Amino acid sequence: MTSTPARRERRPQLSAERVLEAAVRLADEGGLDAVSMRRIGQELGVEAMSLYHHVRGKEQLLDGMVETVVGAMNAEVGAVEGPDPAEDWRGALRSRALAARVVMLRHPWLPAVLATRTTLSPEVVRYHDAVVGILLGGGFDADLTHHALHALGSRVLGFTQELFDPGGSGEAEAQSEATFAALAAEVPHLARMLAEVAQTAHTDGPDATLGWCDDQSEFEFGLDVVLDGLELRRARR
Amino acid sequence: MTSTPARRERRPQLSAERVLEAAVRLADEGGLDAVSMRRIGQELGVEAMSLYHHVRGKEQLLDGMVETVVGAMNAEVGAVEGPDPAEDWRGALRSRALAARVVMLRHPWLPAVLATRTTLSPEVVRYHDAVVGILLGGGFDADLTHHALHALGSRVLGFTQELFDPGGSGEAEAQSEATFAALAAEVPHLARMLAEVAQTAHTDGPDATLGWCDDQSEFEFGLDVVLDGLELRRARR
DNA sequence: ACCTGAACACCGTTCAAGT
DNA sequence: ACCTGAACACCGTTCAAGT
Repeated sequence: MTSTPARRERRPQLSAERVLEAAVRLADEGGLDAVSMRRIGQELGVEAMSLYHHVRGKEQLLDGMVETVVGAMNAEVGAVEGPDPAEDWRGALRSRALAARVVMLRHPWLPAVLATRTTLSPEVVRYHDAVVGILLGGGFDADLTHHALHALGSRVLGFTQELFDPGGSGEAEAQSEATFAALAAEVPHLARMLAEVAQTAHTDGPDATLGWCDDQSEFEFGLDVVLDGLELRRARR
Repeated sequence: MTSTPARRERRPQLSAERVLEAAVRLADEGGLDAVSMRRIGQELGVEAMSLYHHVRGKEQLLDGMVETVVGAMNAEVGAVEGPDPAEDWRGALRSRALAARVVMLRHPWLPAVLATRTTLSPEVVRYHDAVVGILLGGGFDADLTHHALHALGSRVLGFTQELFDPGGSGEAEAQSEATFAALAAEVPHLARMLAEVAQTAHTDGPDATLGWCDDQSEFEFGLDVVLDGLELRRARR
């Protein structure tokens, strides 16, 4: 009945998109370390070496993963109906960054990969084109728009480099608590801050020390700080 | 004459510090890819497996590299005489971030490594203790200080995630120019911005497209934007 | 206590060979 | 044109053995 090989029935056919999809899925599920040529091949029912017909190598694969994810950002963020930049550039940019963040949160490996890229991502350029459109439309001149792009940095893509984040692992969180406890006497200002914050907030119990930060609201706070600083400069011109 | 083995004369003796020093040196010179247990061993005239007596493994080695570099930051930044926080918290924080940046620029791999850390770095905690001291001393309450820490993010350590940066390699820069040129028609806002910026600035010649950004002044601009936004909130309380 | 050598289980990548 | 198998030059790490 089936004269075609079984494999060709199950596996539609290899392509760059399918390779990148598999790589992104592996990274989402198992972190960046789970992304190897051999494992991607395995995932697709194919020998690792077959991938090289669709992707130049590991570095280009990582570039492609960024393209895939930021491409998704462009699609989803573009569909969000924000305010008219001419009336409310701040709101337009804010809703954009928050929408991008939703996509980013599905791919927590993105910041780390972006930090190692040396090539320019076309999708990131496209993303910034829309940002520039909002700024120019909102009354920024070209020069200030350019500076604003730098000042926003990765924030406009929905994330910032976290310095205190155990990354969701309970083990790492426990380690963080332990090292902080050992250091507490040495860092009086920080200890005082933490004590007072825990008191003020209705934080109950052991969460009061380190892992208690609400990432989403801290992200929004930081974004608003930058937006305020930019508005100050726009109004001054 | 020498009854002691030649190796022991040349090589003082292995220790965690010497291993980390060698790792940092390798990363500074050849990038993160140059850091392997085997190459560090080679650098120290020792078998790779000897390193495991002083360092738990690769992850702990990377943690240690962060400690080494941020430790140097703490030392150098602590020596800088900034303004009194009570009189000028902004200036105190600004000079701190700029001094940290000088150290960071010697170790361009730092942002990428920090992006992959899940453990809490004691030296980073110490660094932030001083930052908290400045903020509290400058009239921030504990809650706002906490938010400010998040808003500043890696900026207070002297860097931000760059999205457009070819990382100094001429090859990558050429690639970036090429992809941007191919995209130019597709990104009208960005193209317009670049054209006007090039015109305004006294930028001469081909530098006018992408690689022309002054990283240092863009960093300072972004830092000042955040500091302004924070001052706004401090004054409001 | 510290260092070594061989070995194991992985990598990314090349290349000649298959269909 | 696309996929494969074997091979190469690397990884990080374990472990038993040396001194």
